[in-house]
Parts: sequence; C-alpha cells; structure tokens
Amino acid sequence: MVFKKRQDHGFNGFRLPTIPRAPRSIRRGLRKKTVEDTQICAFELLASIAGKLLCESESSASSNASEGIDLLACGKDAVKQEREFEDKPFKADWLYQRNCGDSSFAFEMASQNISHKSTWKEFSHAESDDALERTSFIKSFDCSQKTGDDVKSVICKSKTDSENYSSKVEGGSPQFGESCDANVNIEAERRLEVVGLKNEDANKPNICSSKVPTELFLESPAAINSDSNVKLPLHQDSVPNACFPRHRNDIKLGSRDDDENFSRCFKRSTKLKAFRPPTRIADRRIRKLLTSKYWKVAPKLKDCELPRSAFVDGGLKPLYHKRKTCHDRQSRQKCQRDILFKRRKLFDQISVVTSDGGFSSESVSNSPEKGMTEDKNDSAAILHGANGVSSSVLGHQASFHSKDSHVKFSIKSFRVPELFIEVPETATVGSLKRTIMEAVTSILGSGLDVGILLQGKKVRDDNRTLMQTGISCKDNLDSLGFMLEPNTVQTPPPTCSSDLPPLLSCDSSQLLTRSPENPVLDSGIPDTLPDPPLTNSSNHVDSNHDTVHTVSSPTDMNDKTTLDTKAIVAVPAMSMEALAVVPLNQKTRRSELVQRRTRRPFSVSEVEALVHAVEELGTGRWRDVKLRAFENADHRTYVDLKDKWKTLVHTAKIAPQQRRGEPVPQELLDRVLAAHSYWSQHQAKPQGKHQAGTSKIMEAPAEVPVE
DNA sequence: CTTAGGG
DNA sequence: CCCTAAG
Repeated sequence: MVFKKRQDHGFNGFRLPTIPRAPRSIRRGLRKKTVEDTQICAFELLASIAGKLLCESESSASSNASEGIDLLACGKDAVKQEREFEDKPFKADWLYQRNCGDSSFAFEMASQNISHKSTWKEFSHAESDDALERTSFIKSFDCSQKTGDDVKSVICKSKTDSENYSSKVEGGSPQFGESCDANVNIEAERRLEVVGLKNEDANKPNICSSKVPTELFLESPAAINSDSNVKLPLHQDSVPNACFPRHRNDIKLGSRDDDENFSRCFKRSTKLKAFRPPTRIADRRIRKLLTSKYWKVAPKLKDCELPRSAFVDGGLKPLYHKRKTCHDRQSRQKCQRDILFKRRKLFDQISVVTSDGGFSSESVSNSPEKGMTEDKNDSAAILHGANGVSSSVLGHQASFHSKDSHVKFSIKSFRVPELFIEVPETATVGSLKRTIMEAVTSILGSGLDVGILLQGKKVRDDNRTLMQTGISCKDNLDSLGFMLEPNTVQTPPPTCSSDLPPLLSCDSSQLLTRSPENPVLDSGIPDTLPDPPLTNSSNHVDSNHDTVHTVSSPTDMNDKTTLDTKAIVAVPAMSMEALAVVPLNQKTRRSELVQRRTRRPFSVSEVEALVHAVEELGTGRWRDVKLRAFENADHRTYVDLKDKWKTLVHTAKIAPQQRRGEPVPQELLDRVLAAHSYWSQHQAKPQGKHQAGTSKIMEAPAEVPVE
C-alpha cells in the first residue's frame, strides 16, 4: 500500500517537491490512526504542541535527533512554515514508531526523512532561492531551537555530516539511523538545486549550464514480498551533477544571524574538511568492507546499530577520514560500517541482494582533493558530484529461491539517461526545476526502454529467457542492473545539447564508471568507459602529480591544485564522500569488472617523488612516504607506493629492453638502486639519519651494490 | 592501521 | 594491484 502509493507518484513524481513527502495519509497513519483526516490541522497543532513539550522534557539524544531531523525537514515544502511547525511534532513520532518495527514502514519513513533533509539542504545550498523561502526555513529553525540546545547541536551535526557526506549515522542517536542515511540521499536534491547556481561558482555560466548533466534516479526500496509480485515503490530523486561550492553553506548559514550555533556548525564543518580531505583509503576500506566475505560475516556490529537503516536504501554514506580525523568521526564511521554490515545482513536474511551504485572511484580522478569519484549508492541520490556523469546505476535487488523458479526483482532504482540542461544564469531555481521536469518528461514521453545489464554488459537479446541469460542465477542477480534508456535517438531533451548522444546511451560499464574530474571541464563528458578511460583522468592525474612531485611542499601543491582545478577541488570532497558513502554494491554491480581498482601507472613525476621520499625516509616507512610525497594523491596508498617501489627496484635491475611501460629515466632508476641498497644496509629507519643517508646515497649512486 | 611479502 | 599475515 504504502509502496503502491509511492509508485503512483512514479514518473510524475520527478518533481522534487513530490518526492520527499509521503502522502499525508501515511504520515498520519504512522502517527496515529485515530486521527481524522479532516482534523489534521487541529491535530497537527496539538501534535506540535505536544511535540514541543515532549522535546523540552526530553533531553535524550534521540528526541533531539528527531527534532533535528524534523527541522531539517521543513524547508522544502511549499507549505512552509505552518507545515514545519506541524510536522515537527509528529515527525518525531514516526521516528519513534519506526523503531518499533515494521520494516516497510521504516523505509517509508526513511524516505520522508530524506526528503526533508534534502529540503533542508536545498536551502542551505541554493543561493538563488527566494528569500522568502529561506526565511521561512530559518524561522522553522528558530522555533526548534527553542526546544533546547540539544536540538541545535543535533542540527549542527546533521549539517556537518551532510556537508561532509559522511555518514549520517552518528547523530548521536543511532536509533535514527535512517535519518542519517537520508542525508545521503538528500544530496541528490541538493545538487539539483545547486545546478542552477553552478554557473556562478564556476564563472562559466554557459558551460556549466549547458553541460550540467542531470541524473535522475528512481529509487525504489525493494519491497520484498515473500509471496507475490514485486512491488516497486519508487522513490525518486533527481540528481544533477553539479559543482557545489562549499562556501555556499557558509554563506547561507551566515545569513542566519540569529542562530549562532549554525554558524558555528558551519565553521566546524569547514574546518573538518580542510583538515581531512577525503581519502581514497577510505574508499578502499569501504570497498573492502563491502566485499564478499564481509557481507556474509556481518562483522561485529558495535556501538551503533541501525537496523532500520538497512531498509533505507538511501544508503549509507560512510566516510572515511584520515586518521587525523576526530574521534567522533571515526566512531561514526565505524557505525556506518557497522550499519553497512548490518544492512547487508538484513538483506541476506531476506534473501535479497542489493547492488548498485556504480562507481569508479579511483578510476577516475586523481586529483588529490578532487576526489571526485563518485560512487553511487543505492541511495541513488547520491550522486556524484560534479561531473558526473554518472553513472547511475541501478540498484536492484533480486531474490531468488522462488519456489516455482520465478525470479524476483526488486528494482531499487533506475538509471535515467543523462540530461543536459541549459538555462540562463538568471533563471530561477523554480524554472530550473521545471526545465528539468520537462526534460524528463520529454524523455519519458518519447518512450523509454529498459536496459538490462548483467555483469556490466547489456543484455540485448530480448528473446532469451532469463534462464538462458543467466538472470535466474543467484550470482548473476547480484550483478544485474536495469536502466532506463531513451527510446529515441534524440536522447537529450529539449533543452539539451545534442552533442553527446552516444555517451548517453553508453552501456553498462559506463554507467558504472564515471569520472569525477573537474566538473567544469568534464561536466558533459562522462568517462564512462570502464577501463580505458584513462583519457581525461590520466591527464589530470599526471598533472596533479606533477604538481605534487615537483613541489616538495604540500602547500604549493595545494595551491596549484586549487588554481588549476578549482572546481575539482571544491567539489571533489563531495564526490569523494559520495563515493564513500554509497555503494555497497558497486562491486557487485560492476561485478568482477570493477573489483579491481583501475590501473594507474605511475608517472615519471610520481616516481620521482617516490624516489625522493624513499631516499629520505627509507623503505620501511611507507606511510610516511605516502604522507610526504603523496599526501594529496588519494589514489596512491602506501601499499601502492611500496609496491611501486618494489617494481622500481626490479625495473632498475633488469635490462632496459625488458622494461615496459612509460620509461623511467635511468637517473631515477639509479637513485632507486642507490636508495634501495642504502636502506638495505641501514636497515634502520632512523629519522635523524635522513640527511646523512640521503647525501650518502646521492654521493655514491655508483656504489650501489645491487644487492 | 601498517608493514612486508607473496600472488 | 590484491590479499594476508603479523606486529
């Protein structure tokens, strides 16, 4: 029922506004069945009052959390203020109810939360929003504040989290995991909003606008009915790829003078970011976690367990931070991870497998900060940042074991073809929405085909049976994906530029991969190719590295990076996070294809940096090497560096003719051997000796007793 | 989490 | 690059 309703919203629902809110009936129902429809207002008023009282009396974190959520929720609806007040109260309600249990409901709720939050985000991000809306939004906050400081903090937290895309789980109240998840999803909406603004940031009005790829996701939590048909609740999120200027938040926040807390929060978030850029490592970790064994094992779920979160497909966005990160963050991460596991577990129990989100984190970008890779989460919303092109993946879930050899599919989300929207800078957000809506409508109107991806490959033969295709086999289901494809060649909707036809339809693999490159630059260009794509990316990478290498000082590098790739830098963080967040299944999605990180040959400059670092630090301190020379190269882990060193040593020893790949200057190889031999002898890794050691090495490269 | 090594 | 054992 609930699902059904949602479904009804279906495509029509593309409009953002619709997405978020669940039918009143539902909300009401959750809240209280006894309430009469006609008395909603009265009820809500009462509820709000009660809610306030409740909040005031309850200092528990959970209550606060719910409050926070509610507050956040307010923004978007046209209903605005009034509604906000009303909602607040009972929202909390359903949060609680959720705890009680009905999984399906939980999902629903989660959705709601998501929407609300997203709303919130919208506000925070959309500069162009009309003052009125914002104002109302703010007001709502104020009210909430009255309830107590706790609330504020909660909000702040949320804010922070969303900013970082970290997982929302933390919140201090595990119980509200969904809401956390929701944050992730929110991204989508937020981005949408942002799109319009993008221009400003990039200073490239036209380009941005013209190229902003929009991704729309239809996300449907899988309704798992053991018995019957598949019901697809469609939760839609539209996700445009856009650059999100980080400043935006600050600005907005700033606008809110009455709330000092907010300001603080923002600042804090900013700081955090600055200090801990998203790390690839994190990504890796996630992947690892998501990987096979972990799924089954369901690792120790500790602290926070958010069972419900499992249902939210929105996805968890776990963020991994560098070790420098504050503890609370780490714990949060942990929670997230746990959640992931838990989630996984749940799914397993239901015999469902989720998959989706493709992402290509590393594959694509390199820029250190840019981390732009995106992963997608189930949550669809997630999206990627900037450039994305996205991939979207579809999440789908399937359950097998149907007795009569039926294959059940629960499609979590569809990948909607990319849309290119062009609107004048002066366009209002509203018009942007409409434009997008039109674009979507046009696509839908022209007819859509459903593409089926199996293990990253498009299944084209419609006449084959599922069994023949392998779709009936459990393993394959994992890597099964669905996507909506434009029926017509003219994929791009009205406002779209017609330049990337092929890209849009690219198949499968592409979906999975995308380059997180500089939004501005790449905006329109999906790096969809699975592997080969080293095109843009590689260039970027190299350039980055060069920067890095040449510049021994991190500072310089950063600056440079910043300059060169503003967009990247700005957005990247987000992307990264997005990546991190998502994807439980990326792997699954791309199936075997994606399991392995894309290969990224070391550039000469990187080698140089590596050699230099090793000369100074020795061969036993890879982490330090990483920090020193590749701090900003998130895709290079210390293990990578170690491995590279290993190969370098080997390369240096073999005949030049036997070497492959980009030739490494002999000079460097000599240094490699020198350093290698030196450190072999000086087993120690004395820090004080650096200088001495280095000089020695330098002095007598010749004396390299190769072994 | 890091290292060190094997694959 | 990945995976693991071990610290």
